[in-house]
Amino acid sequence: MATIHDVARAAGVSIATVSRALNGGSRVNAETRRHVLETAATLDFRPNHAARGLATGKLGNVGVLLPDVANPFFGAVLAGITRAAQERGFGVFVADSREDAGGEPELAGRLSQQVDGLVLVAPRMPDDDVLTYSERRPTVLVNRLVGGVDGVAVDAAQGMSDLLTQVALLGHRHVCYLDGPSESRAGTAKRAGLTAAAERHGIDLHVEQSDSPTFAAGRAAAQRVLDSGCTAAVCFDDLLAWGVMTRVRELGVDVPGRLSIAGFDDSLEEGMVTPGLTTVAARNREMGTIAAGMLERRLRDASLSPTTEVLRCNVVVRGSTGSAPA
Amino acid sequence: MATIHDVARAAGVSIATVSRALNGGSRVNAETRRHVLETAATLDFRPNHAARGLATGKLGNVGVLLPDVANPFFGAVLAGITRAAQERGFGVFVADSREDAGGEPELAGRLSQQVDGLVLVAPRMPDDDVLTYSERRPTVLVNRLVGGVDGVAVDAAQGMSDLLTQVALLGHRHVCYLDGPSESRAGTAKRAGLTAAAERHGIDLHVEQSDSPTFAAGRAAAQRVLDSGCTAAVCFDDLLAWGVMTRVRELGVDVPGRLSIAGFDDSLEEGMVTPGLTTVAARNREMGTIAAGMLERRLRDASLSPTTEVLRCNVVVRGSTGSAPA
DNA sequence: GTGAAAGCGCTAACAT
DNA sequence: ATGTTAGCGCTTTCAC
Repeated sequence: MATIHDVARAAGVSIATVSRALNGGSRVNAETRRHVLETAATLDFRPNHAARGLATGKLGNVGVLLPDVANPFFGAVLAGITRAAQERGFGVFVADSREDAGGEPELAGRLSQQVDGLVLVAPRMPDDDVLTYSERRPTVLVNRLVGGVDGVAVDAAQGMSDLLTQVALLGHRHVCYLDGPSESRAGTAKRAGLTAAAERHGIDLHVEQSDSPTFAAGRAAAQRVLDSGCTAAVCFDDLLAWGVMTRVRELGVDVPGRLSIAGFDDSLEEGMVTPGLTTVAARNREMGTIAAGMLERRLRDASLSPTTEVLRCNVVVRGSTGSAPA
Repeated sequence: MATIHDVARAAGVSIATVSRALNGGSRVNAETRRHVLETAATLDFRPNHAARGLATGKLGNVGVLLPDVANPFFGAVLAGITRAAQERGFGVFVADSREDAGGEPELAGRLSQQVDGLVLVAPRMPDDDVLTYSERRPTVLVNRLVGGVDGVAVDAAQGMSDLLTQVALLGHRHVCYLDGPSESRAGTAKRAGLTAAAERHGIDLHVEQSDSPTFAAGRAAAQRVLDSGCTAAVCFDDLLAWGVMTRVRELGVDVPGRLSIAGFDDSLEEGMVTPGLTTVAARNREMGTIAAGMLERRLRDASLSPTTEVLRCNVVVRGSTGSAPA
């Protein structure tokens, strides 16, 4: 692979001139510059990123730490980050903690060696660790907020609150909330939003726990939801709701006639399930895009005061919710 | 951030000794080494990856180029790669081409600056380009094979062939194949397997095109599938099959009574759709894992002759296929 | 077994 | 406008 020296020799100039021509182009004769660029092109020269990083202290890369790339939720966030970063000329490093918060410190440490900044999508990481990393490198948090650190999150409390308001308007008085993993920060916000709204509307909110936010877990919890005697079930996420809905219908329960069901995320396309699932649109990809933008701003100006963005999320009403049975 | 110099000073040795202690540990007094390691730990020293890369010519990173991180299919592949690479101590660089083959050269070029090897998940990239990149950097291909380049792929032809055999055993004589995007290499293999099996079993195979492998496209194509007069429909992937199934059932068509439907990938969990979708299990994550392993082997020994691995895939029979109507 | 010193490819003063 | 040179943090001969 050609180096800057090869180009310099071939073009008959010094490496400094090559460097200038390649970069801004300031303080170089236009003609010289043209010539250098041309030579570089014919030699198929590509600046060595590592070397440039060493010299400038800027790697031109951002790192993303997340629990599971294969999970569509995180996949969408990653897509948002990656595309936005690429457009701004940044490379993207990804580390997958396999949903194991214990491995995160190690991964984050290795990541930070190669990047200028970090995007943390780590719902289960302790706040202290978040602070530690954010001191080492410019950091932005996704779907969670910690004081003093840049972050973007969906307002899950507001989303759930609005959702429950909808449900209340339909006349439901006994609502079951099927929660996700208890350590998740998102779960806390969702519960808070629901509790507040339940109080406001005089709703009796019954909480059931599920160990993981999956379709299978939803199926498994369906009977418990029915047994609660509630007329509506709100679930931690769409997969869980999907599972509940599938199972209760198998049991001959009319949805929404006898049980209304709602989820969170809006990850199911129109028509994928019948009736369509009422849910809250979570804007994952957008969070990724915004996070990348925030990180870039911070990298350009470290003195910025911490920014935080909370995205409103909208309730999407479909056929799985209806009036409470008389 | 502590550098090797800081550690050397703190430990009272030279940077050379620190370097030796940190790496193999050969030619260092055991006691000295212990001491150095300890000081390094207390200083929270992390070797600068870029600097090490410059000095050794090895970056310790692999690059992954794929069309869309948010697509569950590629997400699974990426998860496989990432986890395997991480375990081997490699960092993972990802580039997302947004399903735009035109942008791939640029991305691949930038990628290759920072990585020791490349994993290409690029179904639409021309063979010539694949060869170009593979000459620049050790490369392994996922879900596609090009002569002389390492690669791992699912035997889509075999999978589809087995699937069609199943369908033939159920008595179907007129089968419609709903294809995916025409440029996809995977599509070619699938078609080949189907055509061969159709001939073997004396089946009349009718091909319909769909522009994208999505749920919505499946719905849109449903009417055409019905109009073909076939008693069974095999689809390019599960999403497409799901779309077709949903739509035809809305139209009052009995599945599998009047129309049997099958997909490819096995991306839907048991119970997610009713009836369960007959499909072919595609082993995406496994491809990723294998790809990472191949790449590491190649990086260790460039003289290896090109390796290729083709994974058999199994038909998963569920309720969406049944005997042909009399 | 350990240290001194020469780079790896590049940028950024500083000269000219 | 261009060339010279000193590093960036690390590995790796080569002496000692």
